[in-house]
Amino acid sequence: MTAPKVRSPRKPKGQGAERREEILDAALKLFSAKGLHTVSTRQIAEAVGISQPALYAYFATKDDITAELCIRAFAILVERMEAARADFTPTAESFERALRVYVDFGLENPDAYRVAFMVEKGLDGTYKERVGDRPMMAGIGAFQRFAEIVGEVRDAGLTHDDDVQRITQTLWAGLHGLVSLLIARADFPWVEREVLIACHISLLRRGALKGVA
Amino acid sequence: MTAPKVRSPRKPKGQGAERREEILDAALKLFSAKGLHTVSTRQIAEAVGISQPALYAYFATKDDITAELCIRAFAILVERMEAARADFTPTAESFERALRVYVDFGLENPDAYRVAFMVEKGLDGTYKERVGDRPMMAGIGAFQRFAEIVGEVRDAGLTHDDDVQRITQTLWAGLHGLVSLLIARADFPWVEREVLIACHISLLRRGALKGVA
DNA sequence: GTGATAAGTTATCACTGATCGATTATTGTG
DNA sequence: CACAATAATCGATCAGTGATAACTTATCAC
Repeated sequence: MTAPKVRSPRKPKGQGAERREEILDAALKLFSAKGLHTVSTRQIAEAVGISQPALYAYFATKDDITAELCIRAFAILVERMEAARADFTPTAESFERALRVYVDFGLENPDAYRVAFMVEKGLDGTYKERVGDRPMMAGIGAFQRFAEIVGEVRDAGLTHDDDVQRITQTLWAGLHGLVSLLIARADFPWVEREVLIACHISLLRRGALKGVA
Repeated sequence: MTAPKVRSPRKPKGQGAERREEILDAALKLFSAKGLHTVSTRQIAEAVGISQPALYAYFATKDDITAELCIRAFAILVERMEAARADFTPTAESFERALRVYVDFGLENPDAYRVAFMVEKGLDGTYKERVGDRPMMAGIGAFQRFAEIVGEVRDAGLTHDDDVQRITQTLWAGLHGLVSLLIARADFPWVEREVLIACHISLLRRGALKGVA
């Protein structure tokens, strides 16, 4: 009953990067299935078909693996945000669609989202020292795209508040609250998810924009 | 330079509960100073002045310690919520004050808040199996008090939405977003904190209540 | 005093992330 | 084809983690 320990064949000389991708793939699958903390480096290595120390040829620490996954996911969010901005018009409907992009991304990439915004940092900055703030910077990149959209509705005179940073941070917090709770507390007796999301987004819209009841 | 290892004198026979309190006190301090994951059971034991296995006479697992801390903190929130409800009148001002109670509690008890709402659960329900959902139930207790307040403004005909559960969950998510981000990402270039909180709360109020601009 | 037992100990386990030094396998070059 | 260079990888091992088992010691009621 001992594990078969199927070893993946050694990579040709220049193809270490390929192994790196395999590690990221395996890690993402395991994290998604079992959660970040419960997955060990040995489990990841076995899934890839290499020894556990071999991981450290490609990543300095375990946290670096999660950080990399997170950065990649946020690159996708930035893309989506830019797409949302491309066909954005300063209307309530378009604004709600933009908010929805954020929510959908979070729910489709729960693990990346966790790493970027929900992983404990340690009050002494331990986490920061370990992985740097690259994952968060990636998240902020998306945040800035979002701020640009908010800027447009502000310039159109639709917002209650004039300060773009202020509105954006507030809206972001509002969106993050929903996403993070739906991820972290999936078994809470939530109202039907689609309804809740729609409800939440229109509440945020009403709170931020004036005129439209 | 080796640790002095000051041992606390053995407790008299019936006074084990007292040691339990000492453990909770020490754990709370350490968690607050260094973060949950970076504090080991050995560190807690040394702070108390007992051996590490002695902890297990009072708590079945490390998670049980954090869970207990969390439950106690939420008992305080319930108290505050009930106080807020006691002198609650269905007005915009009173409503905003109630929202503020939640935010203040979260920021004053960041560690309890983390344990209850931000700690990873493991997608297979691992966390639930370990500590039960008692901490979350404690949080929900507070949530229900909050729902009662929302019910009052609904009954006064002040809300856009009629469904109390729906509004409450939405508002809760909105509040949680701000609190959790301020806790987990304290070094983000936030707008001045007091301003942000005021802004956020009035956005939520505008989104939930009608009439008051 | 004498058991009973609460309170606490030491030793140890399986597991974690991480490091070291040695060992392959593949490669471009002579 | 042989060979040195080196990328890729492994086995052994380390300190630290949460947790358990078996044992000791202080305190209590009688």
